[in-house]
Amino acid sequence: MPPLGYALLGLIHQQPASGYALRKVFAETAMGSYSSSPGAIYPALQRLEEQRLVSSKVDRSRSLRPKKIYQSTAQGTKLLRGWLQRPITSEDVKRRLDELLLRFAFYPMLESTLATRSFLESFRRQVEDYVTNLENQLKAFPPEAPIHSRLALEGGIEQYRTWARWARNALSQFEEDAS
Amino acid sequence: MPPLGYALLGLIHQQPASGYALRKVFAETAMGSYSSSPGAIYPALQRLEEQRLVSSKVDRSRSLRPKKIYQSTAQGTKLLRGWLQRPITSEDVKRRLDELLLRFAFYPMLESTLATRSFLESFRRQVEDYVTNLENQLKAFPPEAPIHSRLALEGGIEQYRTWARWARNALSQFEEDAS
DNA sequence: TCGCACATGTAACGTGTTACATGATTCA
DNA sequence: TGAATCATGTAACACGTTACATGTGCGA
Repeated sequence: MPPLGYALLGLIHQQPASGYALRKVFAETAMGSYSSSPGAIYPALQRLEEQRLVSSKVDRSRSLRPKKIYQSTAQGTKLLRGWLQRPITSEDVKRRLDELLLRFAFYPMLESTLATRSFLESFRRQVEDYVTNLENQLKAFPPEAPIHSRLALEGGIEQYRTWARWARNALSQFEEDAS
Repeated sequence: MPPLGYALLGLIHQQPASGYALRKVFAETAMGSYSSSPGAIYPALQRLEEQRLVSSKVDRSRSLRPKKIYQSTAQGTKLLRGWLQRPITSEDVKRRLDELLLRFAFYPMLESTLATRSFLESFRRQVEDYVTNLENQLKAFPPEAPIHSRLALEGGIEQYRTWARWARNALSQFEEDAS
């Protein structure tokens, strides 16, 4: 399943919705890293339905303009849970950070503070490892290298440091108040 | 041209290289957001060559193991320059930040501090606008919304703030020492 | 009645992914 | 001699992009 599939599945699980409503979410909110084009959304929804991960019913309550409302099935919910709890790999951190954040945003459905904490701890560890990796690359930079590449790399490092900080802060909000 | 094409073109312009060498760059450095798989690289290089953006010659210096070395053509260089100087759109900032940083890393070929400064100023402005946009989304969050979504959004905002800070800092390094 | 927002779709196309395939060179 | 690295490619497949297509409902 491509990321868009999970994004749709997650949103539909939160609340049944039409293709048009889902398009608006991608077009108007911070979830804009996923495509809102009809050529992406409608075929993706059809695939989800073929795989029985969602079901649809046509709504004609408002006049005869048909509107297909999707809701997630037991199978879809199960798949979503599995996706949320996948181990976080270094590849995820390197190339799919946005997908990790999408996963995190859907974590409430697991209703488990423990699961959230595991995610954030693993995320923080992987991000910190990658920061170390990038710092070594920076050290290995020849002094005559163009300053632009160096700056770009430094910017990347700052981003990951910011994510690590974010994870530590988020973690503190899910800490058990163990006395 | 897809981003991978520009990434290859930019690297080849910096220094003639073989497909294998380019794959290693993507596999081993912070440019890892681009695919290093042979099924992506080799067809992409063939396309660049068909379009006369690069030329290749076979190197047999080390034994008879053939090695195709690519170098950029005048046409390729021209296309690259055009790409580097494209106006930065809000869509770039929203969905293609990594491509913007790739562009910045190739800016030395323009040999113009002015061009670098324009890029960074435009970048900073667009990023700051987007931060404002995201902050408004955060304000519009209903209080009963799950804390996870809120945290994910806050993390995104922090990222963009970090980029704005980065741009301001980078800019200071390219400031004219006007007296 | 004009245009905009609502609402869903299809078709052609290009590209990345995954898996497969081949062979030379170097070093233990 | 066997494994790892160097080195280049192809084929099937799935997916997103872009452009096109169609029609309703509502407010100015």
